[in-house]
Amino acid sequence: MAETEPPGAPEGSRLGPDERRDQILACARRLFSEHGIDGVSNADVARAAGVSRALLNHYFGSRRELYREVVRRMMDVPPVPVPEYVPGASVEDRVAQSLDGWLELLSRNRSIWLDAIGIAGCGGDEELEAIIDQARDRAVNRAVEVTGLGPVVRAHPEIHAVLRGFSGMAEATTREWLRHGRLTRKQVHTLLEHTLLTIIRDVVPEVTALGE
Amino acid sequence: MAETEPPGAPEGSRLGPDERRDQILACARRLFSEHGIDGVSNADVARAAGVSRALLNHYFGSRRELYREVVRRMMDVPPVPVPEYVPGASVEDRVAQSLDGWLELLSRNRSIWLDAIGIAGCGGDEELEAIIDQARDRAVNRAVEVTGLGPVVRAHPEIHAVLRGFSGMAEATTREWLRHGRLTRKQVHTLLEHTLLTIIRDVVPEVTALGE
DNA sequence: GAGGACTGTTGACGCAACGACAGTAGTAGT
DNA sequence: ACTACTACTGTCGTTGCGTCAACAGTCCTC
Repeated sequence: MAETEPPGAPEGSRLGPDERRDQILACARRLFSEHGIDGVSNADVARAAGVSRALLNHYFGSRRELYREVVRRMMDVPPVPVPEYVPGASVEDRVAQSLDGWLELLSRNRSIWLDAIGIAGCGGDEELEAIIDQARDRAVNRAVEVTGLGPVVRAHPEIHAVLRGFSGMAEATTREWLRHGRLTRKQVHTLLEHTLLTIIRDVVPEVTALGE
Repeated sequence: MAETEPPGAPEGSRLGPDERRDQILACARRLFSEHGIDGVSNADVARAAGVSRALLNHYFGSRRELYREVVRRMMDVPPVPVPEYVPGASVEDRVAQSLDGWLELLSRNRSIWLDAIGIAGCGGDEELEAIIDQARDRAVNRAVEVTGLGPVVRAHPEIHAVLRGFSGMAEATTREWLRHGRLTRKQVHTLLEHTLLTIIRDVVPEVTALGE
């Protein structure tokens, strides 16, 4: 990274703390997802933001903390796939519908999603892992509500772990779809739908029985 | 990392290239899985191996290449869960049995496996990702043979992608089991078995039909 | 409008770590 | 014993991170 940077940001002015933070984070995020965490130095981020390198440390303390903050923000974006609970609907309908909504959301925010699950793993940081885990948990909790598994999960926390396993499949599958193009959206839907229904119908009773 | 290292290796002697390589890789791997990639410097590895820092560059060229090599070796270890194809057995039996063998293998090599799927993601490296992808593919191919999906997969490559999705679930689930202890082995077995059978029975026909 | 407090911002220093290269020392062949 | 070979090291230059004292806008007060 030594490219001469066109001043991607309206530089020069003296900004308030929040705006400066946001602007730096935006630049950092762009660069990180373009070149990967190790392909970008603090100097690169600073240059892109039209700011001195020291300011990054002023705002974020350390490089790792800057990175964590980028990931944190990235994990916050998904604006919830609209649970939209319809009382009369069958489990099948609810699953199919919310899956569809989720896939729609992903295809719209393709690059954000790919960045999120791509960048996520890199780090080997305890705290970073916690951030990602929390985000995953939020996603799982959403799925729990949509599928009406709420009471079961509260009584049997193992089910939460089972669903985290499912989310591992969801991530891997959408990567195949959006990143490598080795699956179509319809195929992803089919796989996830069948799997999730099997989990609800067959796995949950058996696993909770085992947990006794 | 600045701990005074007890000479973990029989240092002093002049070794042949292969032995030295192996020894360095062993030390690197140990340190990497103990402290994470970023928690270990080349100097640390060199010290642990009783060798000068420059020798690492001599053997591996760069730090990244050393890391890649560590991961590469790590991915090679799993000594194949013994497919052991029994002609008369039903799909259910074969799946259950090979899953069991696989879980047994994992529980035996708990730390190796956790290192592998833990270290794997960290890096953001193009070539590194290829290494991991290849390893995953080998695992998937093994599963394909065991379950007798060989012909289908050769005719419909999408199924390969579907199974990569499944392997995403397998990784996430075993992490819940071995790392966090939030699932028991039996529960993991149940989840993966049901899911894999559903994939074979319901998903494969539908996905191949979609692919036409 | 002048002076002072506050804080966003920077330049420069110290330090750690990586990669390269020339040079040293141990080993095998004759 | 001499030579060719190569495993191995000392050291240099570069890059990159974090800190600190100083600079410069902005707001408040008189």
